[in-house]
Order: sequence, then structure tokens, then C-alpha cells
Amino acid sequence: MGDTVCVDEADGATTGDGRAVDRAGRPLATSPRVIAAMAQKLFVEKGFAATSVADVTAAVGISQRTFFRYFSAKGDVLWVESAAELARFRAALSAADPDEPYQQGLLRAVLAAFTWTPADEQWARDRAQLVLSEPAVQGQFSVILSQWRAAAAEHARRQPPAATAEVAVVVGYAFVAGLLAANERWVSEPSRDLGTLLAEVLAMVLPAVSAP
Amino acid sequence: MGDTVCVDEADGATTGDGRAVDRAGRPLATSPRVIAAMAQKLFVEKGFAATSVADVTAAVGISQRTFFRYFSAKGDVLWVESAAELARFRAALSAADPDEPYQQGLLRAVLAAFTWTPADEQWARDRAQLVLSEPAVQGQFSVILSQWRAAAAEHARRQPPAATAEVAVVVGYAFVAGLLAANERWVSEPSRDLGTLLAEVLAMVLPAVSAP
DNA sequence: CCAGGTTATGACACTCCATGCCAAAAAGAT
DNA sequence: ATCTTTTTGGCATGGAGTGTCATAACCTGG
Repeated sequence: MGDTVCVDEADGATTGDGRAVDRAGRPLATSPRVIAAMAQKLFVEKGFAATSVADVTAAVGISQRTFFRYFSAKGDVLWVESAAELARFRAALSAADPDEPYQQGLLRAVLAAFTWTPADEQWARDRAQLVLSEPAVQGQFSVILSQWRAAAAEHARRQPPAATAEVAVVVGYAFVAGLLAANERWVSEPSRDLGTLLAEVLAMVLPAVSAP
Repeated sequence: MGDTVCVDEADGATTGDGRAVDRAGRPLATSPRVIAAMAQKLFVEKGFAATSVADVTAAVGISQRTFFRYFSAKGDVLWVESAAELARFRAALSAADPDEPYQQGLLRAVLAAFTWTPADEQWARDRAQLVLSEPAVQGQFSVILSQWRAAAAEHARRQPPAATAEVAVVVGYAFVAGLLAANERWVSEPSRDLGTLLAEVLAMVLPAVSAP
């Protein structure tokens, strides 16, 4: 678990469409992105539970065994972009001015992390909808969220007003609560911008940690 | 899903140990409590993933098929008490004074809901530990939490300062964030009282909804 | 005591998710 | 052409969860 192959641009093994590698050995038959795109398409069309892994692999043209080499679970296809988003989030947090209150840094970082191309935006909306409607994917989602939670908590400890470890735990949970609340409002009010919603919601939930 | 038989004291079908019913038909071979107690014991001893449903049913002396008549999923045994806790929560919310700020009502209600006998307290601690350490149970947990979230959100809409529907969503998420944060601190600081932790944490995360 | 109705149980078969194992395919390197 | 490297697909396996059906165990009425 948590051991997805996750062949990414970074290891230079494949292009997005799985052609032409200069590496030794058999080339990859496909890419995580391709599998994930097809899987999410089917999930949206037929529902998560009603879509079997066999459906996905048949549509992509690979074996089930190969699917589970790319993803450690059926629902993991929803989080292909998650590592990149989290990396953007962490990078933005690292760039914070040492005097900046932690709340501002968290908001700025999450806005940076959740900046997509228009095509990816629709994809993110579908994902958000699926997470809300399919309890079966919450298990994987929770481990994603725990990483965001840890990053937010650590940021609250470093930035003013330097939270204690105990308070930082609370900040972490409050932060993901803000993410989830903004997410839900984003799904139910599609006309509103996610960034605006995040700013609104985080201002409400992030505790005003008292300085020592 | 969500269709557990849930034979409870309320429908007068069985006693806790499965003896003596005045109802027609074959008596129940066991009770949800008995199954859940054995299952949770095994989960704590060997871990959730390493414990199969077959292990549980063999220990209780029932068939696997019967297990899944009592519980709709392996992890559901952790939430036998959940319906009762939620009922206490809702009852306490209903009893709120119309002029009482919503934050106070939520705190009072959650303290009422999470009041156990000493024996049940250890059981609740084990459950809390399992939820934190086993992502596999988060799926079921999330549907439990969504009920608490809805109840808290509705309370925020009714009590002063009467939140809008959009803000109530945020209150709901902030509330469960408080539950989770208090839960985590309860597990990592066993000497502290859960009630005190809840009071502390909820005071930090519950937004001060501005009156219109 | 015995038949009939009622309800839960257990056994079986089945699908799906997930993993371990291994032979074979497809590339580069020598 | 052969060797090495790496991925793939097939096969077997185990656990979760569901539908189906005969049967066990109880209560009620004769």
C-alpha cells in the first residue's frame, strides 16, 4: 500500500503516451495518466462501484495485473495528480516570509497548489464530485489528506505565532476541514471560483493561535 | 450498504447474549454487540487487515454469511455504538435553549454523546486508535462523520447567530475537525480527559459566525 | 403431542479487489 | 545473434461481499 509505481516525468522513463524510451528493457505499455483518465471517465459515466477494474483495463487495452502495478488500488487513479499538487503546496509553504502569519501562508500555498489548466479544472471537478458521492474512495482520500494536514500543521509551528505541537494538530485538522468545506461548496455552487471559496472558508476555520 | 440488520434492544428481538425471545421464528444465534466485541478484540490484537472475517466468525461460532447479515462490511463492527451516540448527540442538541449560542450547544451535546461507562471507555479508546492507524476503516467512518456533520450544521442554522446554509456547511466541517483533532490528542495524550480536550479544541475551530 | 407458520442460520456459488509468481515479450547493449 | 534489462500478461490464490435456497429452531393453534 502506498507503493504505487508512479512512473512520472521525473524518472525519464516514458512520455505521456507511452512511446519512445531510451532506456533498456521493454517499454511501458501505457502511462498512469492514460489509465487514470479512462478510469475517471468511466467512474463519472457509470459510477465508481459499477465500474470494475476489468472495465477500465479493457478500455485501455492492458491486463488487470498491469493496472495494479501502476496503482495500488482501484480508487488510486483519482489521485494521480495528488503528489504534484502536494509538492506545489509544500513548495509554496517553504517560500513564506518568516514574519508572515501562518494563515496567509496556508491560503497562498493552497491557491498555488490548486491552479489547473481549464481542461484539468473539469477533471478536478469530477474528482471532487466523486469524492463527495462515493464513500468507497474516502479511505484512499484520507491518507492524501493526512499529508496535507501534516504539512499545514508543520507550517503553523514554524510561522508566527508559533503554535505548540498540540495546537498545530488542531490547525492541521481545521485546515483540511476548510479544504473539504470549500470543496463541497465548489461542487454545489459551480459558478463560484474555488480560490474565492477557499479564502472565505479558511478565514472562518483557521484558529487565531495566541502568541506565547 | 447502510442496510445493516442492526437488531437492537429497541425491537425487542433478543437479549444481549442471544437467549429467550418471545417472538416467532428461530432465535438469533448471537447479537451485534457480541460479534463486535470479539471482532474489535481481534483487531486490536492482530491488526485490522490481518484479521479476516473468517477469524471473527470462527471465534464467535457463526458463519460468515451470518456476519454479513449483521454488518454490511467488515469494518462496520467498529460502529455498533455509533447510532446510539448520534442519537444522544441529536437529543442534546434539541434540548438547547433558543438563545444559547450554537458553539455552547455543540460542546454540551458532544460531551453528552461521548459519556461512557469505564468499560466502554477502554473500548472507545481502542476504536479511536484503530481509526487513526487503519486507513481501511476510514471509508465507513466518513459516512458516520457526515451524519454528525449534518446535525452540527443544522444546529448552527437554528441557534444564534443563525448561520446561512453556506456558512452552516463550514460549521459542520469545522465541528468534525474538532472531533478528529480531540480524538487524536486523546490517543496521544491518554492521561487527558476527552471532554476537556473537546472543549479546548472546539473553542479553537468553531467559527464565530457573524450575525446578520 | 403434532402440524403449520415464521424467522434466522449455514452452505454453496459467484463476482470483484488485490497480490505473488513466473514465463514470455520487447527493447538496448555487446 | 546473443545477453541483459525491464515490463507485461497469465495463472493461481485469498479475502470481501452478495444472492439463493434448504433447513434448523422457535411459537402458535389444534
